[in-house]
Amino acid sequence: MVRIRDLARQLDISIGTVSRALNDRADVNPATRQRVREAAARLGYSPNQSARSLRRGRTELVGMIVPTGSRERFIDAVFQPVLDGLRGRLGQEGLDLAIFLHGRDEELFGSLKRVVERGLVDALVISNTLPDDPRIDYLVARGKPFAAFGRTRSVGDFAWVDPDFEGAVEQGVARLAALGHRKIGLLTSDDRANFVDLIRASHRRALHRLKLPFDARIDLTAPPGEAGGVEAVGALLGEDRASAVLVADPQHASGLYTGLAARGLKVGGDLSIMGVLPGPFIDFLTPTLAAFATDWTAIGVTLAKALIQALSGDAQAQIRQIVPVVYRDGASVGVAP
Amino acid sequence: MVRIRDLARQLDISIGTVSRALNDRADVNPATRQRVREAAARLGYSPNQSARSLRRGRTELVGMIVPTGSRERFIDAVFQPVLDGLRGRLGQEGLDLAIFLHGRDEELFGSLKRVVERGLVDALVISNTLPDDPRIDYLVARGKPFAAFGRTRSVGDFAWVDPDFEGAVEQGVARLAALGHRKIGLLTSDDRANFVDLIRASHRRALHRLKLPFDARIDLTAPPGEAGGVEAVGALLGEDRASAVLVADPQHASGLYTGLAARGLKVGGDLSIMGVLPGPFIDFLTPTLAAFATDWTAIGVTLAKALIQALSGDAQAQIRQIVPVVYRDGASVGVAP
DNA sequence: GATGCGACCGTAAACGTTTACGATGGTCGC
DNA sequence: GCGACCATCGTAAACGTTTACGGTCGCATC
Repeated sequence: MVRIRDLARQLDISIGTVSRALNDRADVNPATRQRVREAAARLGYSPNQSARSLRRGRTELVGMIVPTGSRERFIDAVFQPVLDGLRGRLGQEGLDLAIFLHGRDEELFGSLKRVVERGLVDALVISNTLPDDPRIDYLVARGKPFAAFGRTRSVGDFAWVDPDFEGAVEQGVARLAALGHRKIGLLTSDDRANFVDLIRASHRRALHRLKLPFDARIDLTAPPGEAGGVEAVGALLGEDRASAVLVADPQHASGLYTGLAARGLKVGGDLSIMGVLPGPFIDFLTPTLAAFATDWTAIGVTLAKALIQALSGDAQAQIRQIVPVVYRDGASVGVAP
Repeated sequence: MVRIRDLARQLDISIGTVSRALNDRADVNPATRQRVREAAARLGYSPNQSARSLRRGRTELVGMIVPTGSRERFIDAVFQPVLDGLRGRLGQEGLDLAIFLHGRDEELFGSLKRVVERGLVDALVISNTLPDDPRIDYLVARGKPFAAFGRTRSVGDFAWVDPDFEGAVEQGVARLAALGHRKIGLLTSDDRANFVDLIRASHRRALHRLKLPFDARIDLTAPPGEAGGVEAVGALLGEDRASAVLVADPQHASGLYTGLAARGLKVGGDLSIMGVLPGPFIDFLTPTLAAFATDWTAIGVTLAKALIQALSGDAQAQIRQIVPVVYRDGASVGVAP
């Protein structure tokens, strides 16, 4: 490992000057700066991050803690482009994005506290926000800069970005109603996430506005994963059954497909299915799933902007953005039978 | 931020003792240790990672650099369980796993060098190994501990883990041959990755062993992604056409499905399709894709073990493991027409 | 009671940077 | 020829830990 001291000795110059030269500070001779740059490149020197962080009090690292596990696949669905947008924008600012994984066994909150307290990162992105999220309270109390991918009930003084779930649900219900559907169900996963609450409330509101019937039997909940979707078919096909259903979890849609097929029923005919959230594999469903899409990359970029703002101390104009969704038609919806 | 100094002052004790107490060193009074522990918990103290790393010369962090981008989806397919196994085993050793993303625009090698030279991590996992991989030469030359997910042509002195691609291809060819197929094609993506070479060589070898005809027209290559699969249908259905095809890229399989459907042909009837690598979304294909599976989590665990060995300086018994694959039948293969 | 020993703790150096501050030398204006 | 000023650089402190080393104290041993 080549240190700044080696570089200084090699050039017969003080380490202070070397440091200033490499950090583009003003009071250093252009010729010297050039020599230092060349020597650094030649010897393959880069400053030790630990030492630099210790001295400067910042790590130039933005952290994100994502759940993992063989079953959890959340990172595929939407995270990939979000992360890409985030990374790209942060990179422009000289910040790196580090992702820390945490297993289902450990508690998410503990991992987060550890990362924060050890000073591993300058700022954080949190996702899968809960209606009342202890992480947010903690970060706010500690004054640690962060941005949330998802809203919470308690709207504190922090930046967040979230897709327009309400708009998607309302538009979805309206579209289905226009096709003649009157019993429009909703299938959500029994997740504590905030967006599930949002979707359920929007569903109820949309039905009410269109004077469509609502009862608890069409506001369905199932465990996450494809199995949950299969299981939900029974409930959907009870008496006085729904003719259309909005699905929050993309994997549920797949389950519904198989569940219906097992009973010899037709997707888009016997039951219209519309996705609220897009997943990557919905492209592989036949018939194609009608669903809403949004610009995940832009969400990542916005999150990055919020973080940069927070890190520069610009707390006056917190970014709080609801990102629009657009409808993508598919053969999984049809006119009411 | 509460520092060790605050803790020492609070307890009226020297910082050296506090540090020893928290690091479970021998020469500290059990009663004192207890007091320190309690005070640390009460004040929410954890040692600053930068300072500790600087002093100790290690960061307790294992890094992995994965490509990202809106199109790249490699992280879904197999990475998730691998990462999970890796993280779990590393955690037992007190090591954290940090994932750094790098865009397609930047060069992977540069990102890696930056991470290594800045001393961000103690060890690395590299994946998507190329036949001749500059990263490996670099890491070996620098003496930086690492483990590779994937083999390379130049078998240097480093640990690696890789699924048994050869076994999968040979078994796949044999199974297809047993169903009466004589023209058994192969579709790979035009990727420079090492496993593509392995698969292509195995394919040729397996055909030769079974005295089945081989020519360049059934050793097909297409750009990655579903579109590549669609595109490949034309080549597969030329004169003297193949009746079965092995597919290395799971997304290609999906493309073949749609390509065949567009021509009114039947998967498993007109063309048998067998996957070499599993992808997460192959569950959503109909008919179900016959493919090989392997224990990705175990691969992650093995990688972790290799790293732990490397970090402890145990270089005598490098882990080099080919992980077996098992066949999962599916309706995408049938008897030869 | 001197000696030795072990348990426990304090002191201070070190890790590699950054940066405030002061020193040096040269140039310019008068 | 002298003071002022500027450009450039060196010096040294500081960031928060860990840890080698030595010191103190109490106790047992002779």
